Amino acid sequence: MKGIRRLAQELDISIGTVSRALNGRADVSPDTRQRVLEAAAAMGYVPNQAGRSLRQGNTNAIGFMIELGADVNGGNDNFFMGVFDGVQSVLARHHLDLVVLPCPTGEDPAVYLQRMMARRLVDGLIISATHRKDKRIDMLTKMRIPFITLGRSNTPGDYPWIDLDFDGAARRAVDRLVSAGHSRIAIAVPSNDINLGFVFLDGYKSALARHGLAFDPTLVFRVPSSELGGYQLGHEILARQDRPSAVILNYELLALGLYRQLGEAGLQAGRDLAVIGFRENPVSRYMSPRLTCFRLSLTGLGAAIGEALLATMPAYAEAYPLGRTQRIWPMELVPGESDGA
Amino acid sequence: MKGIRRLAQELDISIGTVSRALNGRADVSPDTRQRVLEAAAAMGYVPNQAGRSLRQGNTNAIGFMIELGADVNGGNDNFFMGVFDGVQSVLARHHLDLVVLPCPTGEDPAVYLQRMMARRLVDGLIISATHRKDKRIDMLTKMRIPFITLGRSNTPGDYPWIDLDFDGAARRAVDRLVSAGHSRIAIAVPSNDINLGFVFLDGYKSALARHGLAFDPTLVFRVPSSELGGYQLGHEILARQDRPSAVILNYELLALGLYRQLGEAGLQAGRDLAVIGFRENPVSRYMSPRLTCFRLSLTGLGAAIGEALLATMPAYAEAYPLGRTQRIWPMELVPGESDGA
DNA sequence: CATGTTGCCGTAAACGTTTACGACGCTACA
DNA sequence: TGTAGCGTCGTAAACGTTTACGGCAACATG
Repeated sequence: MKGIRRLAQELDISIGTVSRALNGRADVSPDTRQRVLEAAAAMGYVPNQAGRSLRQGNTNAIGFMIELGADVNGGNDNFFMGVFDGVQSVLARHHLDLVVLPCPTGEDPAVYLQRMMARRLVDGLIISATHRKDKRIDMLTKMRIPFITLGRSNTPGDYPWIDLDFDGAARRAVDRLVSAGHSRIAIAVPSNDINLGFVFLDGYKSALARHGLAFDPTLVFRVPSSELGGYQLGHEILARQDRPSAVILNYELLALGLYRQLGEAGLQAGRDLAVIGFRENPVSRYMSPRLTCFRLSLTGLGAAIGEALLATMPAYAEAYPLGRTQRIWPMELVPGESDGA
Repeated sequence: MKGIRRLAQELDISIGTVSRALNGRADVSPDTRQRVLEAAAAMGYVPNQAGRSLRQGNTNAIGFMIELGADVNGGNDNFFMGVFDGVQSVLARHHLDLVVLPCPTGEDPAVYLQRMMARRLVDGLIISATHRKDKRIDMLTKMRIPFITLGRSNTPGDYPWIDLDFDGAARRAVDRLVSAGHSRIAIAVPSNDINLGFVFLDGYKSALARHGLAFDPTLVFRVPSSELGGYQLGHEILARQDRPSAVILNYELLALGLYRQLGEAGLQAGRDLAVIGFRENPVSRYMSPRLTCFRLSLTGLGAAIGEALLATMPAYAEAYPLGRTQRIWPMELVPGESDGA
């Protein structure tokens, strides 16, 4: 005899009453509820999730899908660790667990997602590293699975998302460089189809326009979001006759490779080339020269994601009355020495 | 009508036969098996995991527990991403899924683990960032849950683990520095109770002894495994009268803070202080000067972990006849300029 | 006193699988 | 011909929950 049945036998009451007592239902006397809870604690009883899932059709878990080979910030740094913390702080309020689903390098994220959803492992989903026209968004809306994306896509339709302020950051970086006297400002964007690169580029373009500067397509450098990508970026910049005097990076660790390439040519960031990176992380804070970049609250972002997801789930929506969210997460510029200011 | 029942009705056979056909059992004719498989594919049928789990008592999933606030390598870099890939490559052979369980910062890992196991979310478990006398090891052996730890602990008893070659790395670092003429060699170890620090320190001590050098406890610096920790380390080293001429780091990103501290004093790693770090990662490869450190195959490690775990699970053990494993994962020294050689 | 209401509890069905068991038809062999 | 064996399949129980439903006693209300 196991599970709730044993508990019921021990207390000499029916399993239905035990279940109701444990689930906080109204039609059970305070006295028996007390006894049930004590006995459950004493015997170390915890409900079997499989039985519960089968009956209720849900799992009390939320999934967070990441791409291991996505070549975007997060693959290489502490980004997700902070976000996970924030998400869990919200989920814990509802006794929901967070499980992280790592899509293997080389596997199609949409296929992986399909497999995971078929398993009915989670009730809702957070997906990150959104691509252009991300197929997963259509899949999830079609399957009517509650979800939110960390990162916009350019998929038409109204789906919930939260995204970092890529366009704002690009705009403010241009503003800062222009007011420091720069007029030839390059930009690095990812070489794959991650959507953030396009947002970043748009912010850059519109900022140039506002300053009356012409957009020069040859100043857009598409490189992998990695240290090696930064090294390649430096090579390409240095090889140019009409060298730009400043560059904006979509990914902070590009700066490492860039610094090295500059160093090998006897040059230095901040003095010979103004550099502004995207996101502050412990590494970008300790590079020399310190990278001028943008700071955000990772746990705050995670909490916002969690709340926005729950808002789309009928069972929890009443606590989060905002409904579906499309939200840009603010970032704060933290000055370093890399932009020469 | 849903699930297997619908499939059976469609084909006008019993649900038992459908289930046997799908699960590759012998007592079903090749003809009907063919029909069932085709119909399942056509209708997009996938078995409900809750029903299956309830009946079979397992989940077909493996958990990988990480600690978000563990302040150890992995919290800050690409370490786990590579390992996840390796683990999944093995699990995929058995139609097992990997779910990552992130223990929130500040929560007791043992309590978190207890909660997760009670949910019966996974059949087996990989735990990382093992502490001294890690309580989770006793818990899991007592609960008879198959597991393996990434990292030794000093818990007595025979449990399966795989660990990086911390002692070997410390030993070889000392060897290298001694043969370059250093005799006052400092070491940085974590300030918390992560077990790897003790293994690292032991390797360092025994290597000193083999070279006939006295162990000086004041040359052991306990600092957090972070960039800031490296900065503090640099401060402490520079403040000493009898300054060591070399230092070995248990965590590669300590070098960033250390470099900065040295730079602020007009000094440089490799010239004024020999530095050897622990693990190669993209960041340590692009620091200036490049860090002399130790390289390992992350996916290879992950695959070894996956195989070692499956070897402990009765349902899969026959494919992995080695049984329980206690294994040290080899690392290769990659020379940089930071040690002045 | 008759009737309705309320509080509490037991009964049993249902969720979607897997699998032990038995049944059936056929072949093979004594 | 009788029977044993084999290949194939259907039946039904079981996994551990939740919950709709009804029942029973106690109490209130007319």
